[in-house]
Amino acid sequence: MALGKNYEAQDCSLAKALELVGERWTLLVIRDAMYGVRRYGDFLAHLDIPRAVLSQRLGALVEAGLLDKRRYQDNPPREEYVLTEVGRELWLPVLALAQWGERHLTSTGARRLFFHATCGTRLDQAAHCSACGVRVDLEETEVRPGPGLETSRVDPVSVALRGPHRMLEPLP
Amino acid sequence: MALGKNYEAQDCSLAKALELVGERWTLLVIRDAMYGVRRYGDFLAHLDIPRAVLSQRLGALVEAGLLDKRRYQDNPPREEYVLTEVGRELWLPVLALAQWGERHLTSTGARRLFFHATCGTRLDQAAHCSACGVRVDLEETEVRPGPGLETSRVDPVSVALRGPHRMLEPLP
DNA sequence: CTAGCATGGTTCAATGAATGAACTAAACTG
DNA sequence: CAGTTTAGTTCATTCATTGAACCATGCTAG
Repeated sequence: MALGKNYEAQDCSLAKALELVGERWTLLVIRDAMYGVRRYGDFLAHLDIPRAVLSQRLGALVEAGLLDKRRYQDNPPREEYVLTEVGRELWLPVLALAQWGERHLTSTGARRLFFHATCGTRLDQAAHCSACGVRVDLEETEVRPGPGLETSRVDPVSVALRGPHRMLEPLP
Repeated sequence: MALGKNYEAQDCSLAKALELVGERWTLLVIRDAMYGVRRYGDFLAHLDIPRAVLSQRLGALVEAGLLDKRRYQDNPPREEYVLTEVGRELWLPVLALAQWGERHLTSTGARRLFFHATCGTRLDQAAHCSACGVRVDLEETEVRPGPGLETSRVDPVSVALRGPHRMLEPLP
């Protein structure tokens, strides 16, 4: 896309959000960043995304303020991409959409389960913890593999996610 | 898109959902259906979408079981598109994404506000009614224009949405 | 010192999807 | 019978995505 070209006529906040986050691949990049993926090469291997597209998307997300690009070592100089607060707030829509997919598009059982890290209760589609009675944000969430998860992928990120993992913790 | 081509390797329910709902325009079609838009011509005028794309998207959504295409009169024969239960369940992700856009991408104040129809309380980003303590589905929701709404659009759907409106009630 | 490698990109030709304008078709309406 | 309403399809142009190849930097092993 890169357009608003047509979307911008919509005067609708959903359309505005989709201009940014509705492009092909973008939401999957954000999902990976939520898991804790930070490096170009890890996004590349885990997503199977063309390099040119990944570069464009990372750049757009940085410019929009959803990702922060920062140097994590100097020799050799290396940059990593981490979610900003604005990006982390996409957690609710991302989770809700993933759970919808789980409910309606999956025959094999859930691939990943999300838990309130501090109490171990499973989250519902609105990231609500029924035990604590609160909405749980990304920082407090733990992913665990579910019964429907395949084990065919061998990239480091997929392998790391075969065990439980606190969201946002660096991966792999 | 039309692909899973690459997404399908992801073994991720978010990717599955995006195969269906992540194509350009698709989520805006669903948003309109949630408002109560049902006829081809109304989608067309409200979205400013190319006819070929609208036809393709409506067809894909019907085939995926998110929309139901049904005859609403016989002479002349006319069809309308209405959300199925599966489609209506996208309410939470759609609302959450729209509210995120409202919070971070809008300078002028909210364009539309969503209320629990039975008690009049404003919904939060997780469709939660703080007065009743429940998550409110689409059927129980009312939209009202917010202070940031522009009044430049003159298509019938936009005009109808300048007043309060129960979601899913036929529009215009 | 130099060959190779790891990382993070850019470039480019080919493919495929979106766009917008024009056209079709069925059934009513005046 | 001419025109209108509704719901599409067709098609040439434009634009984005893809995948492969290439580039650059700075380390590391021999």
